[in-house]
Amino acid sequence: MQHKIATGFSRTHLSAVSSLPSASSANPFKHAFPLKVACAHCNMRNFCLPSELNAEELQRISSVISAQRSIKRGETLYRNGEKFTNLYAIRTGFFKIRITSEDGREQVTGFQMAGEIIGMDGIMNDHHNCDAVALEDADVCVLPFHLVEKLSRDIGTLQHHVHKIMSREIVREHGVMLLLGSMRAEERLAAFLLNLVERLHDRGFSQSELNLRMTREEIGSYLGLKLETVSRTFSKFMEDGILEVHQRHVRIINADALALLVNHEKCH
Amino acid sequence: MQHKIATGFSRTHLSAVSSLPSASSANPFKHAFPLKVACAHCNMRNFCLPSELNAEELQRISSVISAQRSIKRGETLYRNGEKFTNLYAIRTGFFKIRITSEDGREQVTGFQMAGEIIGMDGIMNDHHNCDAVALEDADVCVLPFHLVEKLSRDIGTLQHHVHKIMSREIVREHGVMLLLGSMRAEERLAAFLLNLVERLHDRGFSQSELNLRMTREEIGSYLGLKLETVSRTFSKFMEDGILEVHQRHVRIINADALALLVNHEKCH
DNA sequence: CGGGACGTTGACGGTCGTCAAAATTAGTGG
DNA sequence: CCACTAATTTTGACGACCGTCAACGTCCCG
Repeated sequence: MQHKIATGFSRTHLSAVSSLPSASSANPFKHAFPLKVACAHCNMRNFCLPSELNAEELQRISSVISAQRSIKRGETLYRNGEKFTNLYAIRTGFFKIRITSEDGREQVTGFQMAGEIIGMDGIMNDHHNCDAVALEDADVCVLPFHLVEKLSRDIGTLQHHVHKIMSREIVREHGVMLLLGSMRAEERLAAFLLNLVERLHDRGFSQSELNLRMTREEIGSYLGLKLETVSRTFSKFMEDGILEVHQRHVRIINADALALLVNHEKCH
Repeated sequence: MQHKIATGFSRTHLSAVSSLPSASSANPFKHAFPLKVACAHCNMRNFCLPSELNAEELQRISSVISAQRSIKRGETLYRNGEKFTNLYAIRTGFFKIRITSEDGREQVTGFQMAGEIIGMDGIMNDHHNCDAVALEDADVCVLPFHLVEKLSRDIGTLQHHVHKIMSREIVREHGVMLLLGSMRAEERLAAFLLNLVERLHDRGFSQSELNLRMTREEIGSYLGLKLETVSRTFSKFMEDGILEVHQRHVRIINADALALLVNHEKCH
């Protein structure tokens, strides 16, 4: 069986998952709600929304989406300090989420892809606490949070789903803390690659091949390593026959070896 | 002005914040809801609940609390793998939250004190993903989550508050990731102490003095350091005249120096 | 008083950061 | 389409920071 390989281009990315018309093409709700897309026909529906919704509920949730927004590579969807009003559901594209401390330290806290919800950091104090930067051209659904809350009061399934999404983010970050707090460079990179390839696989991409959308420096920031260490670790994995790496294209030759690195207690 | 110093004992801890009757004493709802405490009279109310509630809403929220639970030092409130049904509001005491990977790696993801809500990790898949271990005898309010969700659908203020609490946890973890990913040992310990003392200060304790409730090893796990490094860094801070440390008692002599460590770019 | 948990300190080594240079690629404008 | 510059990546040499191992000291509690 042939899987598409995640490329750097959202169009290709989408087409690998589905052949449904894209957001900008024929849209029955276009006139009533400019730029909007019906959730019922969205190929990312199973990632953003619970499965137990009936048609009417789906329609009501659809009506919450105020607009779609396109973000070009390198641009930000939101920035630290900006007023928080919306969550965003990524339809296509790839983001890095980063925080910056007053002294200029920078930390990538996550890489988010299609089907994932971002912006929840802003709920706490009505202002965003981090930046969301597009690493490739992206489209997002804009979800005004007060409408999400309003509808959640009517639809229990949606309410619980919102809670689940936030809980999932908390648990994800626990995992990153484990990585940053207790793993060595090779283990971190292995965990990173396995996580990335798993999420891509969920979206119909290959389990063994991927195109990184971020630089070595961004990977390093996420993993608490310097870019040189990331590069060296990639080279080491090539020598060991675990990976084939050509720039940002990575092919996983020996997934078991990667998994062993992550799961096996340091040998001593 | 004299602040109490956070001790290792919950009773003292409480009494420093308020002289209201404790949970186990006179309680008007005792017969209808055994072990329950009226939120309206709880000294942690301003930490757990939004301020804009009227008396009736307070009463309804109070009725959600199914029980109080006491946890002895060293015991767990919940464990990885257990079915999730409740959130917990800490009334007194001090917890560490830790995750354990399959290979036995352990990571403390947070230290939580009175007024804070824990257990949100379990919402994601109806099972807890981490352990909550009491570092001193503790009392918690048990909040059945399905009731919290039910009441949230009626009381918008409560709904938003729940979202805020989860968002705050996400943002807190972002900060820990920054710490683990980009700070050196001295900076990590400085950030840890300042954070701890700030939260204690919010609860009426001293800004400059505290009793640690955790071992050097637990601090190290949280900060991504080995216990020897934590110990050495404490000693270094003493030599530098920044701290006075006697076992778990810490007095901050030079808070500015600590803040500089955290905020100032590595000198180069 | 004695045992165990916890904390401190020293010596040493490994992992990863730092600095530097070169190679490769991407982006831009002619 | 090519030339040129900027950005990214790779690789090496070196050193700092922190982990490891070990010994000793301290506190607590029965």
